[in-house]
Amino acid sequence: MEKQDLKDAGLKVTTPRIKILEIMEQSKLRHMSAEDVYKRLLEADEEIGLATVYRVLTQFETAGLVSRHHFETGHSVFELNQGSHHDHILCVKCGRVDEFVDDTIEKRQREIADKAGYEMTDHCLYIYGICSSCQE
Amino acid sequence: MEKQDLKDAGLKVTTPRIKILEIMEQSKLRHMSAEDVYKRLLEADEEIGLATVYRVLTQFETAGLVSRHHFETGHSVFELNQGSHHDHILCVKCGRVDEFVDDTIEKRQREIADKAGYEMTDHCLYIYGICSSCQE
DNA sequence: AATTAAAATGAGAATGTTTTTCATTCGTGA
DNA sequence: TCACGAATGAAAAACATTCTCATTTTAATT
Repeated sequence: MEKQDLKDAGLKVTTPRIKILEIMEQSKLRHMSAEDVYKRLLEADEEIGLATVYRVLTQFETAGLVSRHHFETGHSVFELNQGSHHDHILCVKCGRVDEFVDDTIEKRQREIADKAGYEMTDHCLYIYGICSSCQE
Repeated sequence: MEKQDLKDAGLKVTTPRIKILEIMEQSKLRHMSAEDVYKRLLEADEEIGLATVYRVLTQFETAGLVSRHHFETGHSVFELNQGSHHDHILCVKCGRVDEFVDDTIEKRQREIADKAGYEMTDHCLYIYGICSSCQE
C-alpha cells in the first residue's frame, strides 16, 4: 500500500493514515477492529486518538482500501483490500477465520439478484462452524 | 408459536415472553430490532422494560425460536424462526429486505465447510443491491 | 523557505445499543 | 396455597461509535 493510494483516494498523506495502513499490513490478524488498530498504535508509541482511527477506517472503506465486516461480535472489523474478493468461514469456538472463494456461489448470487430485480452492489457470506482443532 | 414452545425451551411462560412472541408474529416487518419490539409493546400498553426485551430476545435466540441478524445497520435485528431456512437480499437505498433459498448455494456451502475441515453449524448470506423500485 | 486556506486531528462529550445490577415480583411444582 | 428459584423493571454501567470544536498539519502557492 503506497502513499499514492491515499492521494488517489483524495486523502491527504498524514501520519495517522500512514501508520494505520502500516499496522494493518504488518498485523498477522487479517481482520482488526478499530480498537485492535488503536491498541497497536499505542504499543508503537503513536499518539493517535481512537476517534481518528474510526474516521480513517471509515474513509478507507469509502475509498475502497479496506472492507468492513459485521461478524457476530457486535462490532465492526476491517480488512485490508489486498488480493481478490473472498468470503469467510469462522470458528464459533476459537474465533479462527478462514477464507475461500467459490465461483459457483458467486455466479448463483448474481443470478439470484437478477431474478429478484436487484442490481447487486455487494454481498457477504459467512459460514459458521467448528474448526478442525476445536472438534477434538 | 405456542406456550408449549416456551416450556420446551426450558423457559417459564411469562407475560413478557408471550407478548413479545405475539408482537413478532403479528408484525408485518419480518425483521425487528429490540427497539422495534419495545415500541410495539408500548403502543399495546404493555409495561415491559427494554432490558427485558433484550433478555428475552437473546433467550429466544438461544432456544432457537428466533434468529439474530447483523445487517449493516449497526444493531441486531431478530426474526421469528417460522418456516424454513432462507437467506437475505437487501436494498442499500430503501432498506427493503427480500428472502430467498437456493439449493445450489446451500449444497456448495456444506462442501466448502467440509473441505476446510469445519463442522458447519450455521451460515448467513447477505446480498446487497439496489431494488427495482430504487433503480428508477 | 514562508504563506495560507482547507483538511485533518485529538480530546472529550455525546449518542446509541446492549448488558448488568439488584431489589421486587411472578410462575410452578410440591 | 407455599416456597423457592427464575424472571422482571428501572436505573446504572458498559461498549462501540460518532460528533464537536479548538488546534495542528498538509500541500499548493508565493
